[in-house]
Amino acid sequence: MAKISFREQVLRAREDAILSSVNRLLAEKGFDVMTVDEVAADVGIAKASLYKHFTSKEELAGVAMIRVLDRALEHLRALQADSARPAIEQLKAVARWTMQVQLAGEMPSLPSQNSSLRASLVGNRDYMNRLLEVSEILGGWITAAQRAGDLNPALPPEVMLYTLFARACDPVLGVLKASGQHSDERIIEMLLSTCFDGLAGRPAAPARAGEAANR
Amino acid sequence: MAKISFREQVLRAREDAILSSVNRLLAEKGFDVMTVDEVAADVGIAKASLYKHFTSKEELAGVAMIRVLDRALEHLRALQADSARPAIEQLKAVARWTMQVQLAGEMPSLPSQNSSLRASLVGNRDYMNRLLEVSEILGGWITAAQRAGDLNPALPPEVMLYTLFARACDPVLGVLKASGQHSDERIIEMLLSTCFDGLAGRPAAPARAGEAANR
DNA sequence: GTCTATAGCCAGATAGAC
DNA sequence: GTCTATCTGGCTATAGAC
Repeated sequence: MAKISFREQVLRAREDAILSSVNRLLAEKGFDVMTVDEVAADVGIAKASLYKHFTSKEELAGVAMIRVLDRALEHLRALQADSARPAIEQLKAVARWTMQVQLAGEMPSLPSQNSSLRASLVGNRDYMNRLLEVSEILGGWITAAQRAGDLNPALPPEVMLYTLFARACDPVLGVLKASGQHSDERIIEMLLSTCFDGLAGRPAAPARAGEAANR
Repeated sequence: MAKISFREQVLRAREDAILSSVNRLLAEKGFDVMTVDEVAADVGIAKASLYKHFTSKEELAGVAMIRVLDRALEHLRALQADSARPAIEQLKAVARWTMQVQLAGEMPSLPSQNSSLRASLVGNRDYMNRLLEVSEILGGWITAAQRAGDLNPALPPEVMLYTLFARACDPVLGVLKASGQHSDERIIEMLLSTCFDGLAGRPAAPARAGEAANR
């Protein structure tokens, strides 16, 4: 029994290595450009071996996307534990975290409207359930922040939700990183500012001057 | 001579039809997913005929992208003619226009960092010159708006420039359009609001209440 | 479960008749 | 310049030995 458990551990470790490679390649090139040969080469195994673990390229990407959502949920639940923080701060913390993940090269880009990946994901219950769960947690914070006057009450919550998802994959991050002009922290603070306070940059609390815009 | 001119007109018309198809397909599926067969089928000619007009898929897309930039430049120059408008209004007008183009299904998505299209575009002088020209016009308005206090002076102008480019291809637009919950005009106004005033939605002029956020 | 080798398919690009 | 037919290469996925 111990031997089987050990073998299973090795198996898990290999699958985890595969998923890490897939995750990185999905972030770097996207599903359509990424090839299974690249994944195999990156992991250091033969392509045929990959297909013993996963039945298709779509499933491979799907499991990697699920793992990303699981990490997001883990982060969200850790934030939820600190229930004293105002909702707007929770949302900013989430946005900051997604940007950090993207700067680390581990945030897959949103599956474009027409990608073959999208069709397979919407039919993937494990994926959709997690996506729904993430959306519900964020949605709760969004409406709470609206009630508190920290988010624009004139905007439908879904619009804010979609915007937060989109900013997690914002190409501006990659361009700024590639320009090499700013530190990772500065990039994140600037994009957080444009996301929540806009290009106009009116600080969130009108009474106290210049806090959110230029830290 | 008249006959040659007529033939040239037909040629131009055909090439324009090709570019329109490419433009639409680039917006719909992106460069990597779009196939030359699709383009040929959409135009209604044989694939080999396409290659009499253009030497490669990359060139095909490049010429289509140049046409998009030419249209943008045309719009920008029309705006410049109205020099009385404050810079911030010029920028909002541009952003509104790019969103209209995107809703019309005619805005190609930004070539992703790794696409084979990107490499060919950076080596395309006709494309890069136009991109530079667009950037300079927008850059002038951005710094003017910063001096006028209408844009956050703490943000580098390039960050604003990249953000405006990214918002022209913002996937949030497509998602909202697909949801069918809002009119095109409402979608554009909401995204303009989140772009310039952020999710917090503090109006641009603190003294006059609720003007930009919820018109 | 790992490998090498290959099937099967579809893409971009070309040949050659008209 | 347009077409049909084809080449060439790269991709997903599988066969079959070990």
